[in-house]
Amino acid sequence: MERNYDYTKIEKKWQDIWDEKQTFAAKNDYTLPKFYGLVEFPYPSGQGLHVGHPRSYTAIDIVSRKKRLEGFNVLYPMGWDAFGLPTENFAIKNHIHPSIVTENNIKNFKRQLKSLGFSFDWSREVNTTDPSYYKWTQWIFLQLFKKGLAYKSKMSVNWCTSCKCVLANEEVVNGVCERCGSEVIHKEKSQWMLKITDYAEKLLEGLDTVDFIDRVKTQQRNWIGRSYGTQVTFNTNLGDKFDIFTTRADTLFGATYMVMSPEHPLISKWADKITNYEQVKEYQTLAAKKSDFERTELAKDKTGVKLEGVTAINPVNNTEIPIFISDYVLISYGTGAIMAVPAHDTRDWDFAKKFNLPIIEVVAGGEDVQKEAFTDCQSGVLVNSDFLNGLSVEQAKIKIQEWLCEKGIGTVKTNYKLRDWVFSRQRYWGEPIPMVYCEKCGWVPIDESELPLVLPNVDSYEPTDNGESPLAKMTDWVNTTCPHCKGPAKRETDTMPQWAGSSWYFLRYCDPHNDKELASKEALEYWAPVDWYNGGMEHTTLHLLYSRFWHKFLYDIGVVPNAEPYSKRTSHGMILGENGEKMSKSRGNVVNPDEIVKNYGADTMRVYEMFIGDFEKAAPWSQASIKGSKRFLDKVWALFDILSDEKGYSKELESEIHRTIKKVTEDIEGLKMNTAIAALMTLLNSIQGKKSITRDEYKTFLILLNPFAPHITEELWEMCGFDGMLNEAKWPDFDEAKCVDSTVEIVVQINGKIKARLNIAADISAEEAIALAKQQEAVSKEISGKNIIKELYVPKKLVNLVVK
RNA sequence: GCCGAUGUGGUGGAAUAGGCAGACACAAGGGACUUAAAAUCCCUCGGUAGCAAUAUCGUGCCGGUUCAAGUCCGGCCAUCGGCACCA
Repeated sequence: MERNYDYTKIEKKWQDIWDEKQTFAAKNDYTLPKFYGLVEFPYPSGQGLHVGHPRSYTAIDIVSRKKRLEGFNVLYPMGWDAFGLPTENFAIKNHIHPSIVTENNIKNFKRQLKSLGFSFDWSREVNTTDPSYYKWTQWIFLQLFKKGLAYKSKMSVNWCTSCKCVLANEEVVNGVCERCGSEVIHKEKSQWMLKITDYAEKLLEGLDTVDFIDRVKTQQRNWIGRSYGTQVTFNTNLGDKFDIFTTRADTLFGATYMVMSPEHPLISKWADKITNYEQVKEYQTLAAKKSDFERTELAKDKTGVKLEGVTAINPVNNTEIPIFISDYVLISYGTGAIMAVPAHDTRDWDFAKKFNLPIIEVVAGGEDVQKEAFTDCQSGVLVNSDFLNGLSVEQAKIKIQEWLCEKGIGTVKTNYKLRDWVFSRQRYWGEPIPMVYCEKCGWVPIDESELPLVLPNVDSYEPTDNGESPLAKMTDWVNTTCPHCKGPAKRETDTMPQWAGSSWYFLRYCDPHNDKELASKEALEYWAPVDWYNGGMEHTTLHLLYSRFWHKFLYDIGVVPNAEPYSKRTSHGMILGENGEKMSKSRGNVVNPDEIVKNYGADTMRVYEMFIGDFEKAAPWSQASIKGSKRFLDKVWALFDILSDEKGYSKELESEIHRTIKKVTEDIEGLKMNTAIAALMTLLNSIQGKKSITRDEYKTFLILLNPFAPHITEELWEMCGFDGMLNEAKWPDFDEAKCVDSTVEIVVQINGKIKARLNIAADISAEEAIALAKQQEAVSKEISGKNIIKELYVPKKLVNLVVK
């Protein structure tokens, strides 16, 4: 027999068989126990598959293959998140319709995925750009609109200067566009918004009910940013009242000035009362011009203007205090105005120092507040605060809140950092928003029977400089009749963001060909929720949050049976280039999966990517290390040469086999693929040492390895003449009692230092073990004439004698 | 600044109800086979001292708890990721 197996031939052979037999199609038998494994469907880019994709896909493929062998009805689907800018930009450059570009890219991706032997159910493939799919994306939008959760609003939005398109807050990273890295500026635009803020509390609470890795939960919690505080009403010398939000109502006596955001509506109302209004207006203009980038870069230096002629009255002591405007107060958070307590807030302290404002200590316990703000709320006692004096911060918060509520000038309030989701994009390649504007009736949804509202063909996909979608030029399409009054009306020309289609795709997989509903009730009740979802950390506050929001909404309107879409969420680390840097064309460190499949085979690629390191951590690619995985599979292949006719497990291997079954079974569930493979390698080394393998030993080994290396194991299974196909076999059981050897080696320590090794029966008593240990020559020598203070026996591990 | 994570050989990484640090690999060195190379097989492989048995140090740094600390506690340092004037 050949030493090295012909992976190219074997892999093709089994991929064809799986395809032909529909081996991995999920069954519609809803009486079976189910497992729904999910990975993020890719954006089919022109570059093809990245070696990072298979890391996630292989891991859940392994879990799915194991679950099938354990008797589960498994749904492991794949599809295409195909709307998006790169395709559109490619189409513009090369004058090809985006749908054709998409089709070609999908073809290439599909070929690559198939070449890696993933057990996807291809009969359930979905494509977000298919009208029969986005019909339901549009349908969900209409339901959101009907429930008042989609609204159009003119507001200042993030605008990417290069994409010529608005961005959601989640898409702005460090003041630049998440996708292209270009500058993001603010622009007043009328945009469709989704009220994700209505779900802030539910999105937070839901996190307590799901099994997501902690860093995902923490990041979502931080992003939603809940804080409990008090809303307090301040009066002014003009009699106009305004509200502020504070989490430190206990420091109210220390408020020495107020700050409003430059965009605060009261400022224009006070135009003729403010004596330095020109100066104020100038500051407002300046603040508006700043990009996000400048705002964050210049964050340290506080600027502002005092409103001359208007003062606020502190309700606790009726003191008149000045009002400033400054861009360190944001209009979009809280009430857009704050009370400033420089003694106990660093930002207020900086501002007070710059403008020479009084700093009054109201919480004692820190250093001199003239030198530094004292912000600790754990220690410290209230001073200079009348009826709050002597209380702790926590006590004072409660007391002042009661006092304010009683006077009717304060309420308990919860605020969130989360903002509503800007949902329109001024681009072509996205789902049309199914809304019509009528002069008489306002925004009117199109009738559900008219869905899908198909994206029309246009001559040019170029984004326009005036900030309109390319669809705006299609007057035939734009001009329509109002569904309500039948009068003339215009269609919405913006499209949905890339995140729309992916916000519910996992539901479609349950029933992908249904043209009556997004998925049938029965299908959803059986398959939902997703049992295990693996994906990238970069989607934590984007796709993962958005899809939870949509799902919760669909739950509220009775479309889906569960409040949370995913039971379990894990995340893989990135695969870096050989030099430890992120893989990118410009760094020239990109590895093409096709090359690896060609030179080493899909099974080696799969094993290598799982063996590369801790699944959750980033790991650099190593061309040299792949050889180790290839060698391992070559050795597994070579075991066939030493296959005996014997059945059962041999005596010398029995306990090791049981241990390996246990280890692999548990490690797969814990995503510790690297140690599962290491355990298989160790077992292989033991088998090689024995120079023969029984049929049952080989059988068990092949089943355990099958999820990792499905092709070679199927081939060997067939060569051995085992029953049926390996993918129909049963996952082996292990016997806990057989996992331990009857004798074990323990170490004997004296004062914690190893002095001897000893083979003893595993179930020996402590007394016997210690007695045996003392008989060891190296030990008796050490303890003779000394006092034994303490004797310890840790079963199956060690004996430690403490002597003096 | 806040939140989270990480720090172990030449490299990727194992090992936490505290119990033999370095599993499993890669690379490197030596040997076998070969005309030769590749492949394969065998041996060595944390530092220092020693021919060796062995001794001694060693899991970012400093301290503590313990018979015993990579693991627990306190205090630092460094790196990475997220958020960032959120009141």
